[in-house]
Amino acid sequence: MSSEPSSPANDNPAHSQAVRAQMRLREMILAAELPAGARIAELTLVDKLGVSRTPIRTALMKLEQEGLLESLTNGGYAVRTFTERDVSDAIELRGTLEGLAARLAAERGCAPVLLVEARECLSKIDQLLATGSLNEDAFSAYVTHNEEFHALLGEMAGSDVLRREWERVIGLPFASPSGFVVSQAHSPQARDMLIVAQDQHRQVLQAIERREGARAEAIMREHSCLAQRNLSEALRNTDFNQMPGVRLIRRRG
Amino acid sequence: MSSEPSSPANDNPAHSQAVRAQMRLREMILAAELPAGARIAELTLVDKLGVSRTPIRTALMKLEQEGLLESLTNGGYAVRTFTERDVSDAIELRGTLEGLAARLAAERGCAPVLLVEARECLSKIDQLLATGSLNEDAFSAYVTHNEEFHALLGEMAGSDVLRREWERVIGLPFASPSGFVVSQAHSPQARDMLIVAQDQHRQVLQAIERREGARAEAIMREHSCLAQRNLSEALRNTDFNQMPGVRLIRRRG
DNA sequence: TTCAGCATGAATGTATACAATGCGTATGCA
DNA sequence: TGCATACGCATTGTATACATTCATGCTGAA
Repeated sequence: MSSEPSSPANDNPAHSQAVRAQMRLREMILAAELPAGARIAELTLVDKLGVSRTPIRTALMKLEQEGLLESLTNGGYAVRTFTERDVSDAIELRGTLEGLAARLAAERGCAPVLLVEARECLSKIDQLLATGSLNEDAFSAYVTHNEEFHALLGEMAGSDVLRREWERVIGLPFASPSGFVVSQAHSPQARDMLIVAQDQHRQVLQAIERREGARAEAIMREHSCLAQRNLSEALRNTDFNQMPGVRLIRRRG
Repeated sequence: MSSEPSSPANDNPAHSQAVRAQMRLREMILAAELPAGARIAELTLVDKLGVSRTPIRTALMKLEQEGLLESLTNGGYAVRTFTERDVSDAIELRGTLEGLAARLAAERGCAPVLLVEARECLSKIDQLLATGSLNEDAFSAYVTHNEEFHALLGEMAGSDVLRREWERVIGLPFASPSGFVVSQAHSPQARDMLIVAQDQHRQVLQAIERREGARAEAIMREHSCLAQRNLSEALRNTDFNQMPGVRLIRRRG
């Protein structure tokens, strides 16, 4: 949190070589430093990363599991590419899983402490939105709190199995709850969309408290449709390249 | 298919050492040969499997990804255990994903050839059920065709992202479409349950053809409730131990 | 000119030696 | 007797040498 460079803890000795290699590779992929679709040879990474093949192999396997790499039939990996439809499906999938989480939380009831935390989280977002226009820092804070709220939702269901899969799905950069929010940060309607999203946050929490499972589920599904709208907007935006990972999306037409 | 022992292609030279180790370990875990919750040391596996640590490490990582192992904080792995609730959640999750797949297939329309294949698959199941009582072979055939139908459903959605996650979820042995069917094979009501399941198969296919997305989704969700019933029945059954993997379920009371 | 076959290389798969870390135990001191 | 520290063992993390496989390109003959 103090003297770290832009990249988070890339050479933090607290992590193993394998983990550091994984983080550095992830960044290189998202920054299109490793071009989308290109085959990745282990030996070239030995030079680039300065570690031996063993931790690199570990990192490559983890990144395949994460979904950023695909394993080729005769060994080796390639940077995975996504169609616009793939991204849309991933968002739909996230919405479905979050809908399930919200419904389970409502049906089974969730720990009161989580509800308190969630309300506090939403209050912070309210404060950010109250200022009218949002600067860079405010948007960054919004993203943080937004992801925190979604994570709390995952905990409310109280299901490790569900949370595990949810975390896997949002591992894809554009499927994360705040995936396309940032790219829309400065458009005129940006704040209004956040207002709508925040209302959905409030309503899903209310539905969970009232044990209205079906309603909670429906809200989270609709909530993900906002991300769908942001997606199509972002892909048509000229400066969409700013977002990490968009280079992985094959655009046609 | 010819001279293989009971275990499928364990030492098939077509596979790499890592894959073979993964398959053998999976069997050992499901057979409770490696006790649930126990820590697994790499070196002990070197002796047991007769391969070096490298492919064993690969296999362990894959099995963690599969969900059969959990990684410990200070390195190493342990055989994962599941609560009854975990299993229930996994089934619920599968039902949700299959519901999503069915809805997408209905909304987007699916390739006619898949519908044909699905109908043929259901016809085969009909023939099996028509005989009245089912012997071992018939049950085995049922399981095969049942899984084939569910796999076709995944294809109908035409989403690689969705299929990928679905395959991951059914990787857990008890979350698979035929998870608890076998254990109920010889109970009096067994065939009746299969009749009900088959009717749901028919109806979801009809809903997809008619583009009735909401109905298709609802049917697949209800369909997974059959598995839920089989689960609670199986866990209370005396000979539940016959099923591979049930030893991983922590039972209380 | 074209096709077949072999050779050569580069890549991944495997084994193993070595490093480092963490835990348990035992011993010594208070 | 209790706690703390230090030592040793066990286990995982890393590096690297070797094996193997696949692809590419060349050469030869038809």
